Amino acid sequence: MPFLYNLFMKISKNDIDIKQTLECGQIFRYIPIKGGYEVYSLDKYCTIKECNDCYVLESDDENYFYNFFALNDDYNAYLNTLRANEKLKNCIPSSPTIRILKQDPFEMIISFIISANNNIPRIKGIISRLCLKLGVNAAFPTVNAFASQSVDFYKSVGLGYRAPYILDTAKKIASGEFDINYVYKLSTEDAKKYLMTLPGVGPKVADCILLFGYNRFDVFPVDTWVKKIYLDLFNEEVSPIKMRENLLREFGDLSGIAQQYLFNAKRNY
DNA sequence: AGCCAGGCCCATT
DNA sequence: AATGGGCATGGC
Repeated sequence: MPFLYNLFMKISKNDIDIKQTLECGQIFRYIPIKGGYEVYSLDKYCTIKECNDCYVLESDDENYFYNFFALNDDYNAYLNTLRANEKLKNCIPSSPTIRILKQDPFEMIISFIISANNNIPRIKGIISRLCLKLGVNAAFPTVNAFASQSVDFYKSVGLGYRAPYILDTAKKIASGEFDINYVYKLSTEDAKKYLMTLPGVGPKVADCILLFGYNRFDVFPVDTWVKKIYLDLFNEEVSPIKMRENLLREFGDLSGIAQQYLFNAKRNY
């Protein structure tokens, strides 16, 4: 067991609420521990614990997690803009609480294919088993590790009818037929269409991948929770497609952030 | 026991 | 373009 010099970093509680940021459904690889959380991303790991007026972040790659938690971004500016919106004013706090994490695109593609018509505790369990069985030191598995499995393997970890989606998507990426980096070059609209060529990726999952994996805020994932929220906000019954159009028009380039605050407010009542 | 979950695919219209 | 049924699994 090599000895590691633990580095640590203090983060102000005014800049982020770790509990809300981790528990709002954008990440599935975190574990509550005494006084904080363990957080995993790709092959990296940190602990983040609460102290009196701050959090203490410990990792062997603290710079990765400083960026991961989006602490370089000016969320006060985002919140000021959103706070001016009538429909949001009750959901926007006085200082940044939730931040959109900067996660890995491939990890998001796999994770949100799994998320479809599924519940969060079970999603976390499936992803955890995949990391334990396919990942090096329980890291998030590589594309090739995913692509070299069988449908039956994926069924054995609980993926059900999503098993072929995961395998076929991994194969498309591993073969180069789908280029994860090409997404960066596309407009959000074109990127969404491109992502939807992957098996198991529909409109909602594509929006989540763009929001959490590519940091595109001009998306609005419409899921079962948003469908409940929408009626409260607009007081009209429309199709999910119309919902997304209207929500994007309402919240513009900050839709993804608005969605996350709304999602969080609704789930916590 | 039965409903539901951060929906997608596919067949019909 | 838009709708509707079917779907594996297990948390609650």
